[in-house]
Amino acid sequence: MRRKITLKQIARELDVSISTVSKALKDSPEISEDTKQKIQAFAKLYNYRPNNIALSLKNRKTNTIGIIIPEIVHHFFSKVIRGVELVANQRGYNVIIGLSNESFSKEVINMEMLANGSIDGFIISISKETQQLQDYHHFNETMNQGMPIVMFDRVVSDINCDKVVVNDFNGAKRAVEKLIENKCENIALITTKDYVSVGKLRTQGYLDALQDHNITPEADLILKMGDTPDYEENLEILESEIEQLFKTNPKIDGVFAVNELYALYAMKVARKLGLDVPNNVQVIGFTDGVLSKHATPSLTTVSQHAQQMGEKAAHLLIDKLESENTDIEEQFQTVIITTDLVERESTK
Amino acid sequence: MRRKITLKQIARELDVSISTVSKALKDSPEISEDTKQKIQAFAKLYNYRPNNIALSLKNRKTNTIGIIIPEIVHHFFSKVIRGVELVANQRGYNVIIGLSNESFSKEVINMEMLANGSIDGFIISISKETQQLQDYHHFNETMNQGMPIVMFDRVVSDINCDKVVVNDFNGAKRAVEKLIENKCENIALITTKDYVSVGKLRTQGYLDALQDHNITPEADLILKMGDTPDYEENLEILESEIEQLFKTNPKIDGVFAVNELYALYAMKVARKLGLDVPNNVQVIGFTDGVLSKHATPSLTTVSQHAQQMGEKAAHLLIDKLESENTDIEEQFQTVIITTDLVERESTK
DNA sequence: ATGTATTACGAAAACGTTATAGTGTTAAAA
DNA sequence: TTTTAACACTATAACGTTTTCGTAATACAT
Repeated sequence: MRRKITLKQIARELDVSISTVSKALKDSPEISEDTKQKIQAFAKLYNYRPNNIALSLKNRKTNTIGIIIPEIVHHFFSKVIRGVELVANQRGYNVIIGLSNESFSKEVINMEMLANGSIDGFIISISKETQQLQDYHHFNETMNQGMPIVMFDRVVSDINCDKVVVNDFNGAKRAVEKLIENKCENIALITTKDYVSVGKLRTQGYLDALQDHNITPEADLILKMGDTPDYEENLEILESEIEQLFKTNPKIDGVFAVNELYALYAMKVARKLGLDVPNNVQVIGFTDGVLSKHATPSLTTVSQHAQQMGEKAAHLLIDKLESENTDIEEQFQTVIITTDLVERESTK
Repeated sequence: MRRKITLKQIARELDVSISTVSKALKDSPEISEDTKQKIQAFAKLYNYRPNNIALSLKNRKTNTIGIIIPEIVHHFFSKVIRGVELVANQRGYNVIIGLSNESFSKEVINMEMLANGSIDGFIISISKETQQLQDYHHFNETMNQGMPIVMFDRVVSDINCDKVVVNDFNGAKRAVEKLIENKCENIALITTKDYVSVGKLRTQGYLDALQDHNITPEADLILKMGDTPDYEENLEILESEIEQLFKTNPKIDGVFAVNELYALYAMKVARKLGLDVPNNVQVIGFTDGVLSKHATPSLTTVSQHAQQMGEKAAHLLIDKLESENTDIEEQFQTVIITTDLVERESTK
């Protein structure tokens, strides 16, 4: 078990200076062909690779990007990571992950842990708790130190940085319009509390679609769920609330849900109540995950193109990292990824 | 936008030496109280944090572990990552991810990219292609350089390293026994080609359970699927093959599938053919993912405790990293995580 | 007055690189 | 013969730490 070989060791072994070895391995014209060949052969034999950490220190550049997300066991976020990793690798970067677990303090700690030189920049989707507390000092501090941030999906408008978002409003609106086109007359909405920015935007899309078609929204048809991590008891609450919704409003013939779990449970409840999807009730969800795809009937959803979001975020970040840092031109862009309505069996 | 402050800058500013600053910040008794207070106050004001990269270089220790997995958009793997990240963070480590995407070369490249000083050790689940090619040189080389590896789930028995595996054989056997207890007499198996180690082991568990109960396995009841990434066309093939299986064997009253997707499609097909789950056919899958949990009826599955696997793997690795490297005592352990049968609606 | 501790700091090396600026030798040009 | 240029290297600084060793200055004991 020999340690990795270094320039110094090669130099000592071949009785030349470290500089000579370094240059020889870079095929510098300063070094004679003979010496170069000797050194290169030796380096190859011992499988020399420059030490990344030393390079990072020297160049003040780690070629690593940090991604902070609320949760990894989540189809959407893991797809984003895949996109980030793909682009990062293509462009010679590594990806280091930090999970906030929807907690503000873990988000802060994780960022501090990485901001001390470990990475060149961040890609972030903020935690629910951060959204609630609206405490964004850690983002500002990070950026003040010259470390760029790209936010995606759950962004904060007060912070000036590059962003990649999905058009939640439009996506939701389009989905509801689809239900209207399909002759639904009483469309329920299953959404989250308003502090979740995306939930709020999707709710607005729902309302706007109704308004455009001169349908007056009914408060009764709108169900706002509290925080719903995927625990058994919460699922039961979810199910019973939806059941309540259906029972008090038997006229419901369409449901738009702001995520796929809600949509799935809407279908579950409908079936339980003897309603056929899509003949009696049509359902559309948000987020194109596995559940929607493999459900029976499969769910029509608004696809967010998570991987594409990740790719775009990575490109934005790396572009910024590699641009000649002319400081003054601090111009940030917000890229909007358009959603697609993926029609499946839960709509006609 | 000021860069992060360094010891040198503090030293220059306060007109002391770098060593003094360093010691003062470490509360060394060598430094007078006065000076310490002055320096600490200054450092706090400018939010000084030691540069991680410099520390890594000095200590030849990055406090970062690399995790290489075939795919991240996968419930099992993302849960493992969550476990790894949890433990790593607790113990002061960061996690950097590499995706092999089931490709041998990407696995090798990713490992090489990280092995050059970026990380202290690896946690790996090998790609399908690597399993097929049986080329393990990159593992050996990495370990020869003194970098420890912990393998999980898809391990290779020829390599001497710490491992965390699930008892695939027992888990499968237990599942099939459950079906037998529940009076199933013609139990079908939906599995993968044999080169996938876990598929093979689960198949053996199936066979062993039958044998124990004096049931002669019928080749007709065993369906071996080729590689099935989650693409539309493959799903169709999957569905039609399963349909074929049911049609040629109408006596089937139980199905054991080596993953949840197969199990889900078995239920789909059964319903399509007018069979009720669990009354006519009982189904058990492997891997406790979202699909099983939210399917209708929900799927009885063999839970692998993915997060626990990740946690254990991280502990094993970090223990090794932090043990006094007495080289000689190269003792490796294989931790076996026991599976649980999670009973849901797809069995009686 | 001399020797010895103690206090409070600073210098320097080391981790592994790369890049800049020398340096000695030889060959060609003046 | 002297100057200049080319060649083939080497020395050194720097990236930001930590740590070992060294050293002034003061205090104390002899």
